[in-house]
Amino acid sequence: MKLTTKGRYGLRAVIDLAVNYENEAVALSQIAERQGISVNYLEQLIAKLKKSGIVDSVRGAQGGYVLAMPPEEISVGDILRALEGDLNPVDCYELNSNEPPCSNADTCVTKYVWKRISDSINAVVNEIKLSDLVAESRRVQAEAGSTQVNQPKQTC
Amino acid sequence: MKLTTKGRYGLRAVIDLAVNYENEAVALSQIAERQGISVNYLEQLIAKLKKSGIVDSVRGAQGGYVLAMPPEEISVGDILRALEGDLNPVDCYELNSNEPPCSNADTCVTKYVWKRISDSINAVVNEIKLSDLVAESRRVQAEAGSTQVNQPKQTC
DNA sequence: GTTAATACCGAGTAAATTAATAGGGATTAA
DNA sequence: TTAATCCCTATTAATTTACTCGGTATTAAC
Repeated sequence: MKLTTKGRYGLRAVIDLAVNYENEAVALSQIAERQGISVNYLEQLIAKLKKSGIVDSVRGAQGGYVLAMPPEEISVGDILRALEGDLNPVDCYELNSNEPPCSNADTCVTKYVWKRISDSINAVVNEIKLSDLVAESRRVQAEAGSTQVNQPKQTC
Repeated sequence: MKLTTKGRYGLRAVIDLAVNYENEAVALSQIAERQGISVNYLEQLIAKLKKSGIVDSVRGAQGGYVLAMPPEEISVGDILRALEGDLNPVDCYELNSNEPPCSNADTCVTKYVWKRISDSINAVVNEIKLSDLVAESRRVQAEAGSTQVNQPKQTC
């Protein structure tokens, strides 16, 4: 019941992009350095974000990535689903009709549990907008002030 | 962001135990057969449930397992945490102080996201009691009636 | 028009985790 | 005494994760 590094790194990358965006595209190498993630791996994550329409790319020298929408229109749910796939606790036809129907559907009672978990997760992440995290980031950065050291390695 | 078979099989096993409990211990072999899970694997799951005080065992011939408490006192959260470990979306000191503190904690903004997801998952599963699922199981079994076939293999 | 900086793409791989299987020991009702 | 059961640990196959690697395409700057 854990997110993978795709979701964790990818969300940090999008926040980084939003915070450091100033009319110009941000190169992946910059995000990678600030966040302590390899460029190659980050490429794979940002490809998913682009495919989902969350970021746009600018090719060529001085290129990079920009948000495809204002941060208040992007939810954490959009970002995490782009990176992780659906946020359901199980692969179940009742939650996602792409899954094969379950032979046991008639008498299955656990599906109600999975549905409620899925609904609650998605409700929470849909409610949190990227703009909320950007604002929070600016706040904590200001508080941390000049005493901060650069320690990009982190556990969460 | 998926539960493992431990959580899925284990929850089904506990529901089976509760539904089929009638003053006598239920042998693992019976649960295994009804649920289409191997006895050996089920042993590992039930060991976790016993360790967490959710079931008690009766050793020897005619032995088996019984719920350690009435079904209304056991939540799905208790069961899933016994089987899966914590239900947090990431390993983060802010959610579980057994984790190592994060070098980045001062300026981390994603931790608020993880906290809200964790809280919502745990709230939902703590609210659903085993007795609710037993009642639901009896209802759907009655509806399915005699037309049901035995198809223990299932995807969720 | 060359160069350097960038995005884009797919294949491969090592490590970790999951999902079992296997086999023997301990306990107890019949 | 036996058979049914729980109990415990080790091993293994399959899958997934978390990358790395090496190349191609595009474009701004010079």
